Amino acid sequence: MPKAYDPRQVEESLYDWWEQQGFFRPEQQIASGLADPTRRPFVISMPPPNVTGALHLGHAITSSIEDMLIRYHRMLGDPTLWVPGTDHAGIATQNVVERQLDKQGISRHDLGRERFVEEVWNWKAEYHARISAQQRRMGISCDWTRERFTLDEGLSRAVLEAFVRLYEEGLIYRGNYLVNWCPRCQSAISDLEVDHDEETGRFYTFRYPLKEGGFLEVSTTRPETILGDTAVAVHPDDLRYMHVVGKTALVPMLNREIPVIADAYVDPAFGTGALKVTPGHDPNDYEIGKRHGLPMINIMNTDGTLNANAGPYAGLDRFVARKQLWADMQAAGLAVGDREHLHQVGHCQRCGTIVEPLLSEQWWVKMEPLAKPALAAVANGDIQIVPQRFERIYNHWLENIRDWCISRQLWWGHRIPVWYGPDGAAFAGRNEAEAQAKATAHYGKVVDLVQDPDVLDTWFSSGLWPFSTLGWPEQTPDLATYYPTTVLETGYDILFFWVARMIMSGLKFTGQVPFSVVYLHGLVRDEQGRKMSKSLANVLDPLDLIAEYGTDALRFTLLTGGTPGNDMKLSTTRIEANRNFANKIWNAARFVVMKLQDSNLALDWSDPNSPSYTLPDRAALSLADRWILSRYESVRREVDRLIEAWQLGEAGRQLYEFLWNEYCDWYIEASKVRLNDAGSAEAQATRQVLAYVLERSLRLLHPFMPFVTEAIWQNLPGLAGDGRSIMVMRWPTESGQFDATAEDLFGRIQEAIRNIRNVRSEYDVPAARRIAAHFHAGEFAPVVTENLPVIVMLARLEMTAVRVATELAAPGKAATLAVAGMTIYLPLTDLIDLTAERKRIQAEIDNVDKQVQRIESTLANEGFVSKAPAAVVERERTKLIELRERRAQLLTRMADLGE
RNA sequence: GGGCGAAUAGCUCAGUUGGUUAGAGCGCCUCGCUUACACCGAGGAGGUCAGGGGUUCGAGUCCCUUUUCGCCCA
Repeated sequence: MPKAYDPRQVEESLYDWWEQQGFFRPEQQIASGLADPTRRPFVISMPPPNVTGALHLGHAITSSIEDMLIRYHRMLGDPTLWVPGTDHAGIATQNVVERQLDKQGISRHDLGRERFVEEVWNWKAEYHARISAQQRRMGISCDWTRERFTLDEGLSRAVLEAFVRLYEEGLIYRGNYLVNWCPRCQSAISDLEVDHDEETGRFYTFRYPLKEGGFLEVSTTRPETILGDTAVAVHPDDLRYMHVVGKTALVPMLNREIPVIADAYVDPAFGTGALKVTPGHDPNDYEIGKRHGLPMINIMNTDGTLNANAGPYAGLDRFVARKQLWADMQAAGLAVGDREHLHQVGHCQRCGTIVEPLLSEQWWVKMEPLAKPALAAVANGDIQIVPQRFERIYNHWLENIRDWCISRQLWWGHRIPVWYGPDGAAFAGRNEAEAQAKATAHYGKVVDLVQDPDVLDTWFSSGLWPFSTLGWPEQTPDLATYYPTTVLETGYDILFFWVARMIMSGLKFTGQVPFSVVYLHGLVRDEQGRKMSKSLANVLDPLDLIAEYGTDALRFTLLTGGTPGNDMKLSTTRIEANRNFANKIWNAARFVVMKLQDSNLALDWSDPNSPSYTLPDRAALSLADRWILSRYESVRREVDRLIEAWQLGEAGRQLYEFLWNEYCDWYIEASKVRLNDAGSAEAQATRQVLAYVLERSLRLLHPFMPFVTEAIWQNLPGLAGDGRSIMVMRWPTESGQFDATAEDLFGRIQEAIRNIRNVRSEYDVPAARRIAAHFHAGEFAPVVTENLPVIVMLARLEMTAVRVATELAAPGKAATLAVAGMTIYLPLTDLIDLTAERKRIQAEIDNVDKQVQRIESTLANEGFVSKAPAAVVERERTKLIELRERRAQLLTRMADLGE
């Protein structure tokens, strides 16, 4: 094994090997005997990345968490399936390709629909290849043989089926309503695809002339929509305006007559208390318009320029028209003034263009009947959302859900499966023949049909993902075996877009919840907490980080760097620390492997697929052995508990601490003593423990750091070979090695060593100097004696100058330690200054006094003794006894030292 | 306007049934003999757990409230 772990040397070839071995496939897991086919499979549908571009850290965190869960369950012996795939991402992908063509001065209209779509397929091919290469570099163990794309034939069939079923049930309808229109994308978009950003705009106040004479002052942020006004509204109880209700106002510049109406929607306290009503270009006004039967005037073209309804302003862009109209109104004396104003402005999520509310004929899904069962599924526990607080957000959205506009005026996507007859009647079908049959039945003869030119919202197809990827609507064996899936893991930002819709469509089309757990992770932000974005140029490419630190370091950082549902600021120092961790384990393993050479460890083959090292008889174990075995078992239990409780990061952190601070810093160091005599039984027992704990810990760590654990495992004598891999070894179970006494006693040894080191440092004892020590060890004398070689080595003592006894006379000039239930004297005669030593001990006494007082008052508290759990009270009592003992020892020493 | 989250060491963050003297990484200071590792080891400094109030024998943790920041929904 090389001296430093170099991820670049091992990662890619290990991945290729895993994939070739078929470890990612449930069939192979069952065939090899790892998975039990009678157990319920563990299944994740991977959130399909958009084929718009390269993957970012959001995908990396998704990969890390899901692969961790998948590897864990695979080792548990569940048949484990992770279905990968990509999303055609309609509007987003069409946009990037359009932008690319733009650079060459080509518009999609130059190419025509067919050739443009061909271009997008080329783009898809290129980026799909790039994306799956990136995912492979992340080490993800998904079943690539089951990979899907939302525009695949099978998935397209699912889309047709879903559409036609909803249509036939009357849950899909067509209608001319106000939609969010993106003038740049030239398409309708759903409510969710509009980002509302706070912006500083202007608040314009002007005079609305009344036909009967006089005027009303009205304010607006969008003067150009005046041209589409069909009423002026005031609050019915507003005394200021009661007299004008029912009168007629004249639209500025157009002189169109509109009524002054009363509607309770108007907030009398806002602006002038009078509201211009533009039902064709504002959602709230639209509602008012419906209530009052107002005409709805559309003043805009689909590209954001004004149309003939805008009279003299026809042809102007909406923002140019705004300026022009306002200037004209100023000239006409109608403008009162304008001021700065902070307000929310809707932007297209994909291109940032300001969205225009526009009347348009679109296809819609009636959501309420779908939302009800989705709410129930979470309420009754069929689906668990982690972290739970997102349940409220989910509920709130579904309880207030609005119909979903699903048609998009794009070319890239699933064509809407609706054909129109000569009179515009619509016929939905799974194919043209089916629609034709319906049309023929309807008209009583064969007629020419024209298919709707639009495509479906990309989320319509991804909403079917958990079952469409498994073959639905066909009743395939995969669907029968692996559906419903187990966990849906994704970022909380697509809870509505995707998760809620999958739940609704899963329940609707399969009658089952599509997954039983929703695990939501937070967003990865840059070091300043900003969202990563191309325009800020703060995007970190996972591949760059992997090249620099290795995949495991990145994965471990993403897994342990935060908590579920909370955003994470990614810092490279943290990745670096985790790279160091990988190197640390590598070197620990290197040490163990070196010590294992020629030692021929026995293996336990009781599970023929999962060999493991055996332990020596209990009697052959040293205290340090029993301690590390017990610590291992404690951590193993804790890791299990934490993973089951979805505290994946905490589980990883526990393993980090255990391996570095306990296994490396204490156990390996202590083991060196017993390894000295390589041929001894002690050395052999130590090697067994070293190997046992290392190998089991690697298994626990494997889901978090798959590469380094595998790279090490392949170097461990006796285990690898015959195509065995740590990733298909059994997850460790109860070892029976928990030993509270060993933890307590070795803890005392550690405390003694730490305190001696501390005194050495305080007295500036050169590191090279070995010192004398007298252990007045009381009941612990046998333990100290037994472990003296370890103490001598780790505290750098001079063996011939060490004395251990139940009782010992105190040396005259010595530093004194009352720790771990004993008194330790360090006779540093040349270095000790008695005044300083007295001061040191006094400080110690003060410290102990403080604690004694605290515990005494706690125990004197009647409430504590009667109400606190017995174990807690007992612990405090024990602690008090030890502290009092320490105090007595220190006081005796003070008396000895005089003054 | 409604809701949610965050606020803990200089920085980035853990701390999940309330129970030791609140932890880690990085940074900082001192030292570094050696049987894996300088991507290292040993020792150390550094915190009024945002402020206030409450519940409790006991609060970083539960409740109320205020402030600041961020997000979602309208």
